[in-house]
Amino acid sequence: VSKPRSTLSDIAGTLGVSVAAVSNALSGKGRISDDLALRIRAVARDLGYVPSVAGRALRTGRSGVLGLVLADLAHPLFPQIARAIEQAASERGYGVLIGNAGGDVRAQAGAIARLIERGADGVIVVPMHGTRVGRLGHPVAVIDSPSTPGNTVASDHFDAGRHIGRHMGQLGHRRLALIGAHADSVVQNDRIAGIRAGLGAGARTQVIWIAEVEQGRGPGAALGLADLAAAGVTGFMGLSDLNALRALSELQRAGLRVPQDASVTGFDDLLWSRDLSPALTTMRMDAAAIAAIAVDRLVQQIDQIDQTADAGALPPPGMPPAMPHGVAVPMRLIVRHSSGPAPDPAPPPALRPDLSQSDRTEGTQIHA
Amino acid sequence: VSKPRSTLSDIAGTLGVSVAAVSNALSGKGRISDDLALRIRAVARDLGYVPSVAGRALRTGRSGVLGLVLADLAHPLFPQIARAIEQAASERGYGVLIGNAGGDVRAQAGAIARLIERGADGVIVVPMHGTRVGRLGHPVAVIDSPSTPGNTVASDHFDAGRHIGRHMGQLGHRRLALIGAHADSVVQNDRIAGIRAGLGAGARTQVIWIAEVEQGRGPGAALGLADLAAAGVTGFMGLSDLNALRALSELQRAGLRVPQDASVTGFDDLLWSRDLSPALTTMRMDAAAIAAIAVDRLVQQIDQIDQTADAGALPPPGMPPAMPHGVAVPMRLIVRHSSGPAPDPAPPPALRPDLSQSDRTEGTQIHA
DNA sequence: CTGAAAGCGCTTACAG
DNA sequence: CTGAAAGCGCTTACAG
Repeated sequence: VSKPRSTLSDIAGTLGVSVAAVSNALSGKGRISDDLALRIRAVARDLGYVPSVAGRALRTGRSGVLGLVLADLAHPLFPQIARAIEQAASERGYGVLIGNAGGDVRAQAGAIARLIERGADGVIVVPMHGTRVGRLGHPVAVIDSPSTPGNTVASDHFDAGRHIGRHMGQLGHRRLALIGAHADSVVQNDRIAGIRAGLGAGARTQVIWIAEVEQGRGPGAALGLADLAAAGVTGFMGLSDLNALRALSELQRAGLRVPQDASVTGFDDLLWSRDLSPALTTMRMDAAAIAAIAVDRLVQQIDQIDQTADAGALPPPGMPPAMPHGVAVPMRLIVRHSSGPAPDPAPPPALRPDLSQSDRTEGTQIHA
Repeated sequence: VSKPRSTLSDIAGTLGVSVAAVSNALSGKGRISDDLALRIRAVARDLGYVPSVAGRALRTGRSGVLGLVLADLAHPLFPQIARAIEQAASERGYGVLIGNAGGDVRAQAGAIARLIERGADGVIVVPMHGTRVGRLGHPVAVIDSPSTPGNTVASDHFDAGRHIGRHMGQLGHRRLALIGAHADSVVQNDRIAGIRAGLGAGARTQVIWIAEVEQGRGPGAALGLADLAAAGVTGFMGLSDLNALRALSELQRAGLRVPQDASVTGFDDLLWSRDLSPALTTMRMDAAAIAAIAVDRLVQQIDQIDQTADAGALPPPGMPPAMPHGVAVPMRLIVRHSSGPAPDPAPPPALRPDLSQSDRTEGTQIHA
């Protein structure tokens, strides 16, 4: 059985002071003598005082809770993202309420609305497949979708592609297959463009979309990777670890040795990537940085609402309205055993363009 | 910019009635004429009225929010569980606040306490490795841990082991390796016992704990499965899909064909299990049933608190206190291509005990 | 520097 | 059947 929580007036009562004094002492806002503040805080500690979120929320109009909406809770990156968001939010004093759009793009708006109705001060959305998140009249931050102009945070997928592409190029691979899920994935197409830039001019790539193969030959159909290997392809680059897993599995099943006969790489560093044999070379997102940026922007929007409300809904004169732009956060290359030298390394081309400087950077670059 | 939400007194004002009448009409609790109730509800709809959770929470002492604490948000089953919990909770009018213990067993209690302080009416805990969740003085439900006597819901891991063991036995496997993570995992040991029961008397099994192999030979060390296959083992049963993936990968890397040379099975039906080549035979948890039971029990406890509070903290005379016992929910066998007939099927033993009736059932059995 | 008071939106006895 | 009132715990002008 739980003992009832103590309140401000409990503290005020034991000290014979007003609740206003207690509130001020605990929040450090109103003017109060150091002596009294100290005594109040001591009593609060003794009584195990915990502020009532309900009372505070009713009075301030803010719940101290952020919503987290995912198009599908079964998304493989969800654990990484949820953990980072929870961490970033709790560091800023916010709780995280989860919502699920059940994989349905149309249900996404409903999920956001439900969280707002539940009292969330703002919502972080991780949409799938570049769904747009329209203006909602509420603070929103979007993760990993380049579709919304403002308040978007994403991994820099082009840059990530370039890094792992360069890695494969340096290992000597000149003929490569890029294996992705859907041709309409913005993320995967960004990665493809980056990979090609990283490989440089001497390499030939071809793209295999699993959805298209399966549409023709049924779910679980072979992607024909062994044939490609026989025809001289030495690098198999999954556009996510899921796709890399499928490639690795199919190649090994066909009797090819990885990395001696062919190299395999992925993206995202999913939980099991290191458990594969050989362990998978991949790119890891900086979930902590992305979450911190998303939460900061959300909190900033929330605080701004209060200010504009105070200022009579008018923006300060002469000051342009906050127009945040998208942020791209670099991913990190994780080299593991699945990528080795190319079986038949071709000589490096005489002239290789230096791509170490960014040649396609939209928005701010964050460097770890 | 968001327009301010309408309140009960807005509705009362437009109709010229009292807020009490509006509250009663909307909740359907107090006596009110059908005519007035209808008019009130119509106005509420027109004004887009959404009750204020803060106001309600402050008045009732209940937030309408449940906490979900996971020992580690990176747990591979987290997506399945979180989705099911969110679904079950929202069907019952509750939101879900997430907490993370960061993989630290000691941080678990802290995470629970933080959610309670944030106002959660109760907490669902998914502990790792059979952590105990002590009495907290707050409603708690525990998922997938048999350690707490009451309010525990888990998959029936023994029963699940028996099912997949029987499957392998029927395919003709007589020598099998069971591959697990840690020797101290209650879940995995339950599965082992079930597998042995399902295989019957004619089979020989040996257990390989990955943690022990790696302690001796370093992380990512080979488990020596190819040697076992050469020595006559035909069935490789991972005690989770993660372990099965490792086994499959190692066997294929060594040149064995699955399922022609050896069969591989797992547990948990993780997201990518069907993407393996061959797709993985495994057992799937009934996350929806488990979540529904856990949430129902939690809500029951929450409601009980209110009742005992009303009744002066005394249990109704003559009625024993609610003493719930653990519930075991069956898992479902998913047969995919990775399990085939044994390479050299031994003749079935003359006498095989019928295990179709449960011989080890603690707690209630739920049948789908 | 400190106190008394109002009010956020709701629900629930209590009168009429 | 309906209304007036109290109060959940908090913060914030406003007086003193």
